[in-house]
Amino acid sequence: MHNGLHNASTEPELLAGMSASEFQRLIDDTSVVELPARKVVFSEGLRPTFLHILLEGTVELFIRHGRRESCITLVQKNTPFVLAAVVTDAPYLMSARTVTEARILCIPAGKFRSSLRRDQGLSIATATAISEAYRSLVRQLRSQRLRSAQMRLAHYLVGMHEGAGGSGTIQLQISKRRLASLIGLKPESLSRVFASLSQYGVHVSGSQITVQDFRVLEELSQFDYDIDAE
Amino acid sequence: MHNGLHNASTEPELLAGMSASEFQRLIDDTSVVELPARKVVFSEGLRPTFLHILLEGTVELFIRHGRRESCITLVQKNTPFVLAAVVTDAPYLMSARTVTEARILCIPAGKFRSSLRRDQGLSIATATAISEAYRSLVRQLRSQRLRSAQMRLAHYLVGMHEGAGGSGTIQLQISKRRLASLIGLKPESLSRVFASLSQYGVHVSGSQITVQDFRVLEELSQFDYDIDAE
DNA sequence: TCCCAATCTTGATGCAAATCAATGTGCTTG
DNA sequence: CAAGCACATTGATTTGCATCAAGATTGGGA
Repeated sequence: MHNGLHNASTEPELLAGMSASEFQRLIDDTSVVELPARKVVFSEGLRPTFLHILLEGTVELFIRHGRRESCITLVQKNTPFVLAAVVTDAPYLMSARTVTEARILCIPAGKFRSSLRRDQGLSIATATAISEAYRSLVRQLRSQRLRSAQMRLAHYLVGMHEGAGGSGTIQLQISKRRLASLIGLKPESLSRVFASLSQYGVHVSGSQITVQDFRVLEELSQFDYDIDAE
Repeated sequence: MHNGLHNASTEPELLAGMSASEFQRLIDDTSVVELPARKVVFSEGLRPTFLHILLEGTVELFIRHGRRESCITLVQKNTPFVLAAVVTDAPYLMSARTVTEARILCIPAGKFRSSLRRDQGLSIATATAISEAYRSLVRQLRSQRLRSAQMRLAHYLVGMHEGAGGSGTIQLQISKRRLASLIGLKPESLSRVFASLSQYGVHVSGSQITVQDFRVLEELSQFDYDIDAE
């Protein structure tokens, strides 16, 4: 197994349940690309030619409409994106772009769909992966529809913090500009919302956010661990 | 095959690709329930006990947060809902409620997951079905983030209309109250947005909407057939 | 058939976030 | 080191939609 996909422990979960032979067949045709930051991987409206799996770095999925655009999600390491378009062989509804330098595994879309038909482990892993992506979108839509900007930011901060309650410091992993877009705001508005959170014990210093008591933010955003966690 | 699931042509696509034996095993444990209108089928936060497939009638999926709620989608006939929660065995993120009287197929969730592991046809159909649901959500989020209320309504009307351009009449299948919720508005706002569309040749009479020229609405909503169609 | 309740519409007002504009800050790069 | 540039903050203003309130219309049940 070449291509840098050599460590089983860091292997994409999607491919982990495949039979050895089918895995071999699939991996033989895949390649790894290294992309610089801010490089578009694919654009909405086009049919997928590859299934992409992020190996290293950060990729964002975003939607564009005229000159407006909005970030939908940041792709996790070892996660495929966007499976749904590849499975249904339908035009992408989102675009993808690297945020940092990134290494991306590219599996020919047709080959992937063939494997899907032959390999039980793969098709289950695929169903599971899309399910998780689906649930993440439902959470986004819930936040967008039912929460104010202040609540959305509070919610994001709580989600960043491992474990409930207490105080702590968060290091933003993305620019505020992108964070604004991710939670459906303009940068100016994010700035103001951060300011408005100071009365709730949130202090901002660059990309360092210190929170006096996360319970306050949980309450503010009406964070629900059954629904919002994970 | 009892339970009213007797006509292959109207059979849920999800189960169509299953092997006969596995299908039998699964169907033996399923039941069909008949529910009156406005009956909650399941609530967010709870673990799924059944996979539900709508056979007849209308069901809406919605999210609630305190006393605010918002309709996410209306379930189509012969469509499963909400697959993602059943596949991952994780708490529902949405609630479901009948809009009209409805007949719903209920497959025990654990049984379904077992079949998923054994039946290739089922797991592929599942991946495909969730993919479609995923794509529908992306469209929702796109509309919510990037379009104004007026554009969202225009977009909805264009989507209702089969084929591009021309004039025509649309019969709303749902109450305006629900339509408002579906496109992320309050009823009062929907009413005003409808009024504002009169200058673009949209005339409203109860649940009857006549449109002089759909091309005008396509332009207004920046409808994109690659992305928005289907 | 009539009435009650839910839905829908219209008007007046409020508020949250976008927009426009100016300035400040930190990074990169010559 | 300075110049340049993207990012970030702050202020003033506008806008879009929600909210509150009051009728009008519709539809379903006794």
